This record gives sequence, structure tokens and C-alpha cells, in this order.
Amino acid sequence: MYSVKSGFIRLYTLLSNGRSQIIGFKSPGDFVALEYDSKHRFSAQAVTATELRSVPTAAFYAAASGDPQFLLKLYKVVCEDLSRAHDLVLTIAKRDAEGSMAAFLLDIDVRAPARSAINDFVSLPMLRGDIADHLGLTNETVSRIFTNFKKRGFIEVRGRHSIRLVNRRGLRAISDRITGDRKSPDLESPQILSPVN
Amino acid sequence: MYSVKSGFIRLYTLLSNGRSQIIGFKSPGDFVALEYDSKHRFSAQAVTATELRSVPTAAFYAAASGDPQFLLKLYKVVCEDLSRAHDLVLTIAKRDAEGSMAAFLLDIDVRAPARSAINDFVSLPMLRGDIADHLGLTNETVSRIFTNFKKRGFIEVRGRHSIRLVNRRGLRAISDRITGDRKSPDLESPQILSPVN
DNA sequence: CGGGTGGTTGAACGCGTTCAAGACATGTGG
DNA sequence: CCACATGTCTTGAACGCGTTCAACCACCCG
Repeated sequence: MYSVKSGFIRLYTLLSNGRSQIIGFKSPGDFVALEYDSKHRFSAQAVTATELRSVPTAAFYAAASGDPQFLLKLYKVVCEDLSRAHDLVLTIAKRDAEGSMAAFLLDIDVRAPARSAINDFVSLPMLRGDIADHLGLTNETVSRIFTNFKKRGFIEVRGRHSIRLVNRRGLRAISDRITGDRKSPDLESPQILSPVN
Repeated sequence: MYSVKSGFIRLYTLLSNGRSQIIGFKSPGDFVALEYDSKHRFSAQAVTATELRSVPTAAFYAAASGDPQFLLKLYKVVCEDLSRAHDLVLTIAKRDAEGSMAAFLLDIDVRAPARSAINDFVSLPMLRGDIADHLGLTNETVSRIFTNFKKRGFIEVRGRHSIRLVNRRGLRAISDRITGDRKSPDLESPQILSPVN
């Protein structure tokens, strides 16, 4: 288990054919647990020069078995990761490319740890291809949407790794457009036939 | 927290505009935890008549605080859910419609709790629209792929809710086709500048 | 300056969607 | 038992979004 002190890392799962799927990014202050119950695991790689504080899993589990508070901490990290994974599923499954990008940028903006107070540009250390992989798009599409958002005045870009959200409301409107015609299920209260404690 | 005794339920997240995203299905024998750390939550609905064994969260947390084994149990459930969520991300982001369906059917087949020994038909209680929502497709596409798989001899369908996988190897080949041109990152070993335990 | 990686932009294709109609199954009331 | 209604599933045809292929541009580091 690691704690990111500085820098930026990406988390990904390796596929059988040598490809990868980026499942998330981590900024300073975030916790990363690569193996949870010693079975499930994914990989991490630093995007920029990164400082980590590491906790060996062996020592971790030794501490966890005796200390419920410690285990609870890891538990909450996993819950957070699960919530993020569900959000990602929603993004990829139910949003179009623009919606995915808008949601992604808003998320980056919210999670940005520190930003210069004068101009609220946030750092965007990952490559365009990383974003594309993460959202299930191609880097060409990502690039096109970037320029499109610039033209429409939603964002402002400085260099490759610095961005400012000019019109958050507009981006939120785009990310709220959900494709698909599925109506949410009718919530009829269940009929409890034989209640067992 | 619930344990499914019989029946079939679907898990989904509600969206702001009244839509939903199905994030998974649960069969008899599975555990379901709707709220993990009392903040994150999603919803569940029975697809067929279902029997549950329920554990009130209050009682659960009371037991968990004193019993690390109990907390560890819930922890493993979350880990399993997280793993499944990552698989779903991979499916939606990196597979085409056929690949998604193949992966889904193989997963259903593997997880099927009990099947008639003579003909290994497995139950498929959910609607076509549920599958479509789950995989980020439309029910038309799901229907088309079903008939296509039938024609190609990959599956055999009886009624609407019973299916048999005839050619698992073929389905696996289809689900292994990954779209996208991203190469996995080169795994250069990190340069440890200042190791801090 | 060159070389290389990453990024942008353009044009055409194709997969999955959208729209629309029909088939099938199930339940209800006459 | 049939006529009808409702909801699900299937099938067809045309559209459109994002991809694919290809070229060019910008930046970075020697």
C-alpha cells in the first residue's frame, strides 16, 4: 500500500494480449492499494517523477489483523475505489465522447489537490493517449474534443499539461446528457412472504 | 447486507435524470452489500421472486467493530465487487458489441450456481434490455447478437430465459478480441532516489 | 539544427444506434 | 375459448458518431 507524496501515477490492468486499460489516476495525497486480499491486483506506473510512502503488505496485514482501525482504513480506500469504478462504468457506458470528456475534466478539476489561486489552472500530467485509454476512446477523438471545447470557450489550455475550466456549468450540462432509453425500474415495494431475522 | 438464498436480483445505480445503470447481477449464494461505509450505495431489485437473508447494517457494524473476522468478510466482498467492476470497465471500454456479449455469457456460464447435469442449460432470468443496459448497448443489438451466435452455433436458446453454451472456445476467442491500439506501458524499473520505509 | 515522440487535423469507413414495423408471449375480460 | 391489450423480443433500413488511416505540426532533448 502506498501514499502518494508528490508526482502523478496511473493505475491500469494488464490484458492478455499485452494491451492495458487505465482504471484511474492518483494525485498527491491519495492512497493506492495494489493488492487488496492478496488475490486481486492491478498495476501502477509513475507518469511524472513521483515520491511514494510505501507500506509493505506483510507488515500491513500483521498490523491489520490486530488493529481493526487499520483494517477499516484500508477498507474505506477500497470503497472509494469501488465508487470510482462504478462512476467510470457509468461514464463509458452511458455517455458519448463529449460527455465522457466533460465528466473526466470536471473530476480532474474537483480532485486537483492544489492550484494557483490567481489562475485556477490545474495540472494534467497524463498523455492524451492515457485519457483516451481511460475513457475507451482514441487519442484522435480526445484531441478533437479538446479543440472543440476550446473553441466553444469551455476550457483554456496552456501547453500540454495545464488546463483551466472556464465554464463549469456548461461542461456539467454536457456530462449530464445520458444516452440510452432505459427507464429506471419501477420501485414497487417488495412483498415479504416469510421474514427471517 | 444480504445473502441471496434463491431467485435473482440486479444491482444498479440511479442517475440524476431517472435513468439507471445496471452494474451487476446476483445469483443464489452471492453476498450483496448495498452500503459499505454508510456513504457509498447503490440499489437492488429482484428480477424474479427472491429469498434473501438480511443483516441489518446497525447490527453489522456493531459486530464488525469488535470482530475483525467479520469486518474481513465484508472486506473481501467489496474486493470481489471491485474486481468485477474493473472487469466491466474493461468489457465496455475495450470490447466491441460481440466481444461484450461473449464475455458476458461466459461469465454467466461460469458463475451459474447449479445447472441440470444432462443438458447444461443455464438460467438467464434478466431481460434483454437488462443485458443491454449492463453492457452499454441497446436491446436491439443484444437481440441481433443472440441470433447471430445461434446461427454460428455458439449458443443454443430455449425460451427466453434458458441458454446453453455450445462452443465456449469460440466465444472465448471472440471475447479476447480487444479493440484499441494502446500498447502496454514499458515496465522500466523505478529509480529509487530516496527510499523511505 | 535533426530526430523522435506526442499532438492535431482531415477524409472516408463501419459499427452500433435510431426509427419503425412486425412477431411472440402472457394476461384479462367477455 | 377467443378477442384484445400489453410488454418483450426480433428484424429491417438508414443515419451518425467515433474510429481508422494518413498526413502534418509542435515540442523537447540530444
